[in-house]
Amino acid sequence: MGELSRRSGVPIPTIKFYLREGLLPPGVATAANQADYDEEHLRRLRLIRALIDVGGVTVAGAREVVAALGTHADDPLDLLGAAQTAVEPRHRPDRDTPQWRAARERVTALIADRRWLIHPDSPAIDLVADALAAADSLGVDELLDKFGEYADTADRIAAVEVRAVLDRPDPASRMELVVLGTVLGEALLTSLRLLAHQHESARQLGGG
Amino acid sequence: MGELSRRSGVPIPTIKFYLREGLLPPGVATAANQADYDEEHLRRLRLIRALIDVGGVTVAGAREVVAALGTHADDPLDLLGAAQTAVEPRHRPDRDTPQWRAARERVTALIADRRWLIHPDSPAIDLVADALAAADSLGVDELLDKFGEYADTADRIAAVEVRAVLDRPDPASRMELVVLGTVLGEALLTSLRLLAHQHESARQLGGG
DNA sequence: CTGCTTTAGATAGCTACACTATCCACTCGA
DNA sequence: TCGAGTGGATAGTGTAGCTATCTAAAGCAG
Repeated sequence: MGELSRRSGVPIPTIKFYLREGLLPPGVATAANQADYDEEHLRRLRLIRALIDVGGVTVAGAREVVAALGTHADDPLDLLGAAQTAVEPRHRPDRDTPQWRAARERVTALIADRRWLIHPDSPAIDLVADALAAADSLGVDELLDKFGEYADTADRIAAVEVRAVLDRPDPASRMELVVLGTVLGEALLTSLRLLAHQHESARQLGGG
Repeated sequence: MGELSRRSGVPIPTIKFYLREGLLPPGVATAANQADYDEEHLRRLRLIRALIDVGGVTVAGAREVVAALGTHADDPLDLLGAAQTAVEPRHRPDRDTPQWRAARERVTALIADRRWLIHPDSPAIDLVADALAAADSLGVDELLDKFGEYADTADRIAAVEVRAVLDRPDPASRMELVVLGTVLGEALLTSLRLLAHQHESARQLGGG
């Protein structure tokens, strides 16, 4: 365990915590107080830290993701659902208002317009509605006006990402890319968007 | 205060909490235990809830944003910095490793390649490095391979967003759009990306 | 004027989350 | 043989974001 801690940078008490929580499978016991951890444990531990630290996933969410990685060994869409559930935000607005329901209606209509193939119960629809409802309550018309631009942009990067997943030959590693693509891809895209805001502000203002 | 609570959907104890924390300016006192709250208070309260609930911003981050909205009444780039700081994730990985510093070097090189005008101390650079370092530690080469696609995508939507801000005639409302665009735009883009993953999975797999 | 409700302001408490610390009985390794 | 390390169990910590309670003072219907 000491080696696992040193190679991963994760403190021993935290590793014990992850073992207790069922995020990390136990090592192979060689004695009452001795166990072996292999490269798979190291990799799993790094995956957990990537999900939690970079992706902002909760411990409970990470547990579900690794559980899904183990069970849905061949169904990419189920795993995608698990990964998407895991990246959902912790705080959510009040959805029990007429305004929110109206926003959700608009989202489903806009999706239908674009002929996107989406499961009607997908939680991601609610997340879009959250953003539009908030924009609406503050009179920010731009988000709705530019909905098409946002959707085109999202579709563009999603197409690249799905293609990358399908290009992976090995099924097990393909499953892992579904998860990591969802989580790390989001982190990369949002942080690059912040940089692009700086660049575009400077460019469009014609300054330095 | 009762009316403010009813119209915003925020419980009275929470409003009191926001007042204590300095997120919401106090009402105009009409007596020792009486104060008036106007439409501006309602709007501010909705802004706070949008930041916290939809954008996942912390209470401390929201306080800084509203403070910046008050003080930098004319400098969009300062305000952009405040908004970007506010949307940063709460948990961050260990950045004190050679691997992370190498990832950060790669990010600055890639930015230079693209001739993006970025302040070299921008915290967003570190966020990109976080994602690339995590991808690297797990052997996910795709994120680095597709870096250009991510950057193009981010630039594309950022250009639209900056344009929308500059199109706003009134300076005060333009400042507000900087904040709301940063926060709500991120929520909209990431949730649409999740939907697009579903759509593209179905489309590229040729299924329903 | 009476009595019920509401209010501002202050203080204290709560729940969830993600660890972190301590203890114990081992056991490995020099 | 002995000190550092281990696995397992139990308990404690710190932060964040509220939530509850109390007090004195209005407000408002009858």
